[in-house]
Order: sequence, then C-alpha cells, then structure tokens
Amino acid sequence: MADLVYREVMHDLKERIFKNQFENKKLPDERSLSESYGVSRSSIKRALNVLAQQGIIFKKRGSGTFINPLYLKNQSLFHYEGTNLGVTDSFNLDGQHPSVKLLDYQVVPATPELQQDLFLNENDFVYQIKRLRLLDNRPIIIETGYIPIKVAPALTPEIVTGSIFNYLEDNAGKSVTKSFMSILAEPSNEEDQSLLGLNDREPVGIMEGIFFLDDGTPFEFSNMRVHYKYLKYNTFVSLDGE
Amino acid sequence: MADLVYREVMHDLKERIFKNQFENKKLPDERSLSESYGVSRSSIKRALNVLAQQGIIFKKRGSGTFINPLYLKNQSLFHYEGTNLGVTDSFNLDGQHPSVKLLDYQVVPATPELQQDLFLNENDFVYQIKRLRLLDNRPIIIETGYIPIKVAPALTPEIVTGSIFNYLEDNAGKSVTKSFMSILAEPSNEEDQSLLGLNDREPVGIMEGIFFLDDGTPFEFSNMRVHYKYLKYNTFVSLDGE
DNA sequence: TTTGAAAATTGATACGGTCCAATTTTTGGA
DNA sequence: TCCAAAAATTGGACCGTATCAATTTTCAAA
Repeated sequence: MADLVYREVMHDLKERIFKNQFENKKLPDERSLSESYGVSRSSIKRALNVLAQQGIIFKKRGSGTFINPLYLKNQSLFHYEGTNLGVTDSFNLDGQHPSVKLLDYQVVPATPELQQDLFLNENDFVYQIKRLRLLDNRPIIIETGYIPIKVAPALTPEIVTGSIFNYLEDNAGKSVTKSFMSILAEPSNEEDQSLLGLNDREPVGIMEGIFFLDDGTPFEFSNMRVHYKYLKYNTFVSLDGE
Repeated sequence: MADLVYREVMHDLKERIFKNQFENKKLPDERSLSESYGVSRSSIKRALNVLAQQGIIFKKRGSGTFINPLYLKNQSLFHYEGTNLGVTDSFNLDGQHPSVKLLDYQVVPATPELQQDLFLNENDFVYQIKRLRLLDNRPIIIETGYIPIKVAPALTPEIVTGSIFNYLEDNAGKSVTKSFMSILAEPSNEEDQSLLGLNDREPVGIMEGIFFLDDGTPFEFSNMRVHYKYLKYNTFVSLDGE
C-alpha cells in the first residue's frame, strides 16, 4: 500500500510517536533519521513536513523537531474532520444508523455555472440528485448534487441511495481525494423547515463546493443544507506552507 | 519581503492567474516555467504545490497544470480563506476599512474548560477580551477571546483594539501560525441582533477554537459570532498527504 | 479512414549536494 | 566564576539530476 518512501517513513514515525518511543518529546535530527532509515534527507523532510502540517509535530530551526504535547494529551481535539471528505464517512461516529431518502433524480443539461465549475462543454449532461439524509430517522441534510454523466455513466437510483463515493472506489477504481468547499449560514426557507423540522428562527448551515477525483477531474458539485445542530466543521489550519 | 525564490514565483503566478494571463486555464509545463523564471524545477514545483494546496490550481500528471475555475468566482465580502488565521488579515484583503470597538476587557480566573483548552493550571488567569469588529462601520463580528496572562503579560486595552497577532509578532517575536477551529451556525440571540443589526430570523455563524504559537503553545481561545452574510469559510481539503 | 503501437509530453518521486540561518553548546579569556 | 566569542548542531532553501508513470500526440500499418 504505502510503497512511497516518504509515506513509509511517515507511518513509522507516527507509530513510534504514538507509542511514546521518543524521549523528551524530541525526534532525532533529520540527518540521523536519514541515515537510520537509509533514505535521503529530502524524503525525511517530506515525511516530517506532512506530520507538521497535521499538527503532530513542530520544528524549530537550530533546535530540533518536537512532538506536539497536545496531540498526545488530547487526541480527540486533533482528530480533525477537515480530512473527512464524504458525508457518509463523517456520520459513522456514534453507531447511529444513517439512511438516505431520494427526493429527486433526473438527468438535466449542465447550466453555464455547472459547465464552468465541473469543466464541461455546452452539450454535456449531468445527473441532478436531491437526497435527504437522516440519522436514526432524524432528517439532517438536504443534499443536492450534480454529477457529469461522462464521469459516472452507470449511476442508478439504487446506487445513489447509498454512498456514491464508495461505489466509485469499488467499481470504477476512482477515488475522491480532494474537495473545494465553502461553508456558510443562512436563514431556513420553507422547504428546509418542513424537511428538516425547523422553526423559522432556526437556520441552516450550508456546505457547497466541488469534489475532485484523485486525478484532478471535477467529479461533483454539491450543495448541502444542514440542520444547524448537526453542522460542526473542524479544521486544523497551518500557515507553514505559505 | 518575499525574498524566497519559491514565494516570488508563487506570487507572480498568482497575479498572472488573477489577471487571466493564461490561455485555456492552463499553465505552462514545469520545465518551461523553470527556464523562464530562471530557477530550478524544484522551486517551481514547490510554488505550484502551495498553490495546489490552496486550491488555486490542480495538476494532472501527463496532462498539465490547470487553474481551478471556482477560485476566480468566489467574490465574497468576508472571504475567510482556510489559510488566513487572524481576522484582521482576512479583512485587509478587500481594501475596506476594518475597525474594532472594545466591549469588555478584564482579567478573570481560567475556567476548567479554558484550563483544558489552553493547557493552564488551576491558579492561572486569563484576559477576557470582547470586541466588536466592523467593516466600513458595519458590524460584522462579536469576538470573545481568552488569552493567558503568562503568554502575553503586557497587553493593554490599546493593543487589544488593534491586532493582537501583529503586536505579538512585532514586539515579542512570537508568531501565530496554527489554529484548530470549529465552524457552526446558531440562531441569533438578543445581543447578536442588537449589536450586528439582525432580525430574529437571521442567524449567526460561529467560529471558535484555539490559536497556537509556532512553538505549539496554545495562545488564545476565541469565539466569534459572525453576521451570517459575512461568514464564508473556504477550504480546500486534500487527503493526499495522509 | 481507422486503429493501435510508439514517441513525446508532463507531472511525481527520490537522491544527494551546497550554502544559509537560528539555536545550542563549547570554550577560553578576564 | 562568569560571560562573550567561537564552534557545533540542526532545520531551511535551493539546485540539478535520474527515473518513473500517466496522458496526449504522432504516425504507420491495416
């Protein structure tokens, strides 16, 4: 699986960090790591950079590389959901039962906006899929998705009732690894209120954006109107790469 | 300022992307860029990687590097980028005039929750700072922040009316480069409505979380109640480095 | 004209080297 | 002993090269 050098180093370091195998919360210097792993310093650097970006370690020039004490002490804090792309994945938390009710399913021409967002031509068509997502029979999300036919030609209402991402990964060997999302809030409209059981003072959170396949192909434009009590987006931000 | 090679390349490319100077939303290949900028391909790669991570471009092996059409489209007033940590920074981008009204400023004992979030002991004290942020005199955010005294012993109401982050960077040589934030939505309460000029159907967006110094020290717990029209958190999520 | 193999294009990974900058450790003189 | 200068340590930036893999283009055979 992890046949990349820097990934193997990264995973091994992660495990050793977890097992508290480093004294003083300090990692060996990069040159030593390079020698002991038998890889170039560049690869060590790359592995360490990923760990630093995840907030697991931090580096101080001239001093060394250290384990972030908060990562070990309060791990739940750092299990950030900024890395959960699919909605299905994010739900499996408390052993509750997610379900999907298909509200609408049709093929429509791509609007100009969709053409731009999904890199389509004028005569391209998209699936328009509107789903209500529930958790233990409580409605949580109204999700409207647009998927180009040419990207997933064999979709059916049955597939769409499950996880589209999982279907793609299992059957087409394509995986979704990137997304560009915007998160905002709005007052609820009448449809929100009736489908999600909100009163007119209660808002919805909105997550909308594009999901990409790992080769960079835009795969889906999605708009999710989320019951405000169930939207909580956690994210770890680091300016190091800037 | 940007005396780093890859940064200069990055900023130049960003500008050219913004000015639409690339045909077909396609950038030149890396080897050409390397030659035309007179820098190594590694530096080009590094610049492109940062842009890709920011979601501005995406790369397809064997095909080329392309501009993300979504990036040019987003023209929100409050354009909260996943890479902008401080609120002050996020405001300055659009050429509008930010200002701050100090609502409350006192020193209080750290609550048990703050003790945990900020890694404090029982007898530690924190500044409690409540500020109203405005943009061109329109109220945008009610921000309540908690900062341990021992991290920033010399804070004054005057400093707090400006940017705390900038003060720290200029005077203490400490910089804030990381944060762990949660984003959610709530109905507005009476205070929100009066301070932000909302009616009782209009919600607030909430961003709350912890800012860290670059050495990993938790620096501030912040809760921001944002006028819903001005909260737009854009984030590019990538599972590649995992 | 069509098709499919070969070649060219283009980004990805990895190596190893040079020099620099921040920090810590050592050392030698007052 | 104490302190400041020097040396060592350690991460950061950048270069140039080699090789591989995915995609597109070219081109010759059918």
